Amino acid sequence: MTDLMAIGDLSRKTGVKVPTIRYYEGIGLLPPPPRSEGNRRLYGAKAVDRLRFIRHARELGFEVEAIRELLDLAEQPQRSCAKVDALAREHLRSITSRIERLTALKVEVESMIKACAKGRIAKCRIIDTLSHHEHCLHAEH
Amino acid sequence: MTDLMAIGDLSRKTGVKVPTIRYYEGIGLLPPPPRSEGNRRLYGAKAVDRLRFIRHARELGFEVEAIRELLDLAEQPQRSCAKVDALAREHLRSITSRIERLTALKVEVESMIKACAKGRIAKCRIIDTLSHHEHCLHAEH
DNA sequence: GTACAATCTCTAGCGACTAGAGGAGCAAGA
DNA sequence: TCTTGCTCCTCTAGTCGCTAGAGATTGTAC
Repeated sequence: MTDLMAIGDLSRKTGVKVPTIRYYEGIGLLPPPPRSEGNRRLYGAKAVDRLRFIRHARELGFEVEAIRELLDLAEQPQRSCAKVDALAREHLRSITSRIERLTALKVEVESMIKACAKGRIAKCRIIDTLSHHEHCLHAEH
Repeated sequence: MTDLMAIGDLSRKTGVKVPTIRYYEGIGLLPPPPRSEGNRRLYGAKAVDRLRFIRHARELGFEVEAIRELLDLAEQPQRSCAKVDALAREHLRSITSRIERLTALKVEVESMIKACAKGRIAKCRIIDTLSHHEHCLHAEH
């Protein structure tokens, strides 16, 4: 029943690298597992689930602190999921604002590149734009 | 003519914080300036230009290593600006790919939030989605 | 003279890992 | 049984671009 696996197997099962698993244990995202006689970590099915949850949340861009809260909430099935919803919405806001900021940068960098006439650096519009902020499309950055 | 200023004045003129200026000197983006008798840094007009260039490039998201190259190129007016153009295009590619990645995340997180019925955590679709990657719209993350 | 502001150097911290050193354990083949 | 080679262990330090703080010195205004 209790078929325990080594850290390498857990790594292969979840796609999370071995040092990262140990790191997660160090920061308290994963509980310290039991050890073998030879002091090796032994993981069961629960660890697989928890680590997959962590990995997926990280892939979706959640920060470790948010994941810590989500894991905590996931263990209290009776509670309202309002907090979960709030965490997800907060994360969505952060993604959206990063996209907005990057899009503004993109426009600026594109216009800089378009202005480049491929001549000498002395007349390079890219260097010029970098030197003089006032040449920018938008001043707010 | 040679009206030199202290680091605080340079900071105010460029909008770059004092510790950041010292940091830039430490990593070689700014040359070590001359010092006063009391060992304080003294900056001239060239430092203002160079620091403004750095600041602007950072605001546009260029990495320090790229800025180092750009500064280097800016000092060789006779050279072709092909390299400058390449650096800017590379940066644009990185911005674009970050936007794409974030947009994919946004879609995923949005759909997760929409599925939430605001009930108990036991039935929370957000927790559920995080637990089971296969519930995702796209599997490639 | 005496506050107080500005500057100096140095070290450590952020987030989320990643890389490497140096050593021990373990399974399979000769 | 021995050896080879893989996996695992702990610990430290590095990544990037700063930022924060300690503790000392210098400059300035009253």
